[in-house]
Amino acid sequence: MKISKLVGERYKETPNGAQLKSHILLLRAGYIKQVSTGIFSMLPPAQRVSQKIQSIIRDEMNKIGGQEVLFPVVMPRELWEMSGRYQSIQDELLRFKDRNGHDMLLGMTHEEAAVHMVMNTVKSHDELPCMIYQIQTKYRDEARPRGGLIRVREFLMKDAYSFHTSQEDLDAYYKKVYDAYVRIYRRIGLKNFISVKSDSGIMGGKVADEFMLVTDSGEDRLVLCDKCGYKANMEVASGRKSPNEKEEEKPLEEVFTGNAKTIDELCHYLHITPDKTVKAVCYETEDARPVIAFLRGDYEINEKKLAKLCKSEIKVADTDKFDLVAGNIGLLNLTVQEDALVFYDTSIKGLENFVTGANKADFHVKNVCADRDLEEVTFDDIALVKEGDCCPVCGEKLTLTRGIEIGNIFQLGTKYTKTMGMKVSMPDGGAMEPIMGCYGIGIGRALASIIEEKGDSKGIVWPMTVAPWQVHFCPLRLDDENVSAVADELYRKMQEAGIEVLFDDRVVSAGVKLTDSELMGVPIRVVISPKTMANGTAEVTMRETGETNFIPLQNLLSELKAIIEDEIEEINKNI
RNA sequence: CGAGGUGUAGCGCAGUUGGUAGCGCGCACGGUUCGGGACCGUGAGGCCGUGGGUUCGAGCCCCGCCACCUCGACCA
Repeated sequence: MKISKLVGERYKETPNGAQLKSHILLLRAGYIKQVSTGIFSMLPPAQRVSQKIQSIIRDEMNKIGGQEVLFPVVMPRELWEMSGRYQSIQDELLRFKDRNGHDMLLGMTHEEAAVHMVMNTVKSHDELPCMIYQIQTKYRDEARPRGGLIRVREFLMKDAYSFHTSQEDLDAYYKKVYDAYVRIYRRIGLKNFISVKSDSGIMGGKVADEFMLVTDSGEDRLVLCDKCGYKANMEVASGRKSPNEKEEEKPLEEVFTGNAKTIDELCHYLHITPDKTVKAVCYETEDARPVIAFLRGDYEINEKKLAKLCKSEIKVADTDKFDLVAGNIGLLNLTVQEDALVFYDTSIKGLENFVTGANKADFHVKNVCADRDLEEVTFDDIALVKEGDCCPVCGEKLTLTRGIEIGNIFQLGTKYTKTMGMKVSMPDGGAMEPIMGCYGIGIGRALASIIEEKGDSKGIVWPMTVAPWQVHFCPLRLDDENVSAVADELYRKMQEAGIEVLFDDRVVSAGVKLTDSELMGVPIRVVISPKTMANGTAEVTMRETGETNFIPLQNLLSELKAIIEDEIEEINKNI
């Protein structure tokens, strides 16, 4: 490819609005162009990377027996009514009418289509297990797209669906997919990724894992133990709190605290620290029952866990609504309506001489002792893990970090086969609804994640396995006839040798060519100029390390091929 | 959906008390340069997001709408 003909341009300045490294670099280097919020076009270099990622994914899916298929983007309402999701999914599912007024939708995931494809097609246990997958556009009407390709509305995704006649069979296959995913991420050049147990949601089956790229720029919060390997999404993570110190119990005392309502204000007013206070948070359930949760002042509530205990979706409630005194809610003498749900976090257990609201305006109670003053209370784990908490498995200090979700695998169970009525006949003459697994990887997000992990201050750094081109050929002084002639010949030879080469054929200054090549991130840069030609060499620089060698021109092709092979081998050696 | 913000040339931005628009980069042409975003000259490119209003006159003031950005809520 000649860069003079390459569609797209490169920018010096950070585009307005882009914050995330991958977003900035993809825009600056001419890989993507935004069409609308969360909707992007992929320019030629991005499309080339995308296709390489896809072919690695295809290879691994085929290796575990996957059969590639293609589901439609547009589906009729009826198909999604069979699973109940036409109703249960809200605004994220984009609905519209066709010319006949028929209700249609844009696929955001394809469980229904997958079951539709195999039901009455795969009829016998003999044909299971089977796995079908596709690489195709999804549309999710995200409330808030962000971060360039990290969170978008329209995106390319590999999604796979497997069908099994027993849980054991699914378990075994699930493990195979897990291993394939690890190989995929390694092959596209990622290093700093992990899997975490995740919340399968109210709808899903029992087992779910998320693959995460560990990075500060991620939007998911992760809890890790460096010692025993405990890994969890913040939503499901538990932390062992440091035990509350034993103190001499002091008598209860009601104190005037005036306008001190928040934990900060209270601590400032009474000269205490948040870990010697207990606060209340107030929610309501779907059927409007009040939910009050108490936790130590230095902890925050884990709404997902609280919702699970309530067996209902919950939303933050106005304290007035339930006749509670905002800012002065406390553990003692709390009067609530009969159907109220009250929970106590484990951080309160054994806590002594703490301050809590007096359940009347302007007053708090001092010297409350959990063991002495609370009666028949059970403690639940409802606080978010915080810095300093310890591993629930081994007790070591936990590490809090962030991650980008780059893939997930789910055991779906029979939710879809049951609701849609798919059965296969069994050896005993009966029939059963197959047990399903589903497995997804977002292509664009994977592409952006590679940049998040490897990009540097100069630009993108592509691993050889996914690079849009293997060699960025930058002849300097193309106005010089000798350079121009040799450049044309080398370009032709590289192409003939099967090297994927981007040829900077512009007559521009060295700085322009070199900075562009660094920005675009092609792994090997080859420079020739009157200087190098004087001693018959080409300058070969590795983008990632900056390492430079001068290679005699007659060896250039074989050297380049060797470097390319070495790089690919290095990436693939651990898979 | 809640809060805040921004819309002026391909990109990044300026535009004073209201008087019909500029700068840098990029682009085109000519010339001088040439291994780290060179320089000189010439030129093209704008319905100032959009609809209304105020005014002799609106990029600027007022109202509506739209688009986009950030934080939050949401996220099979």
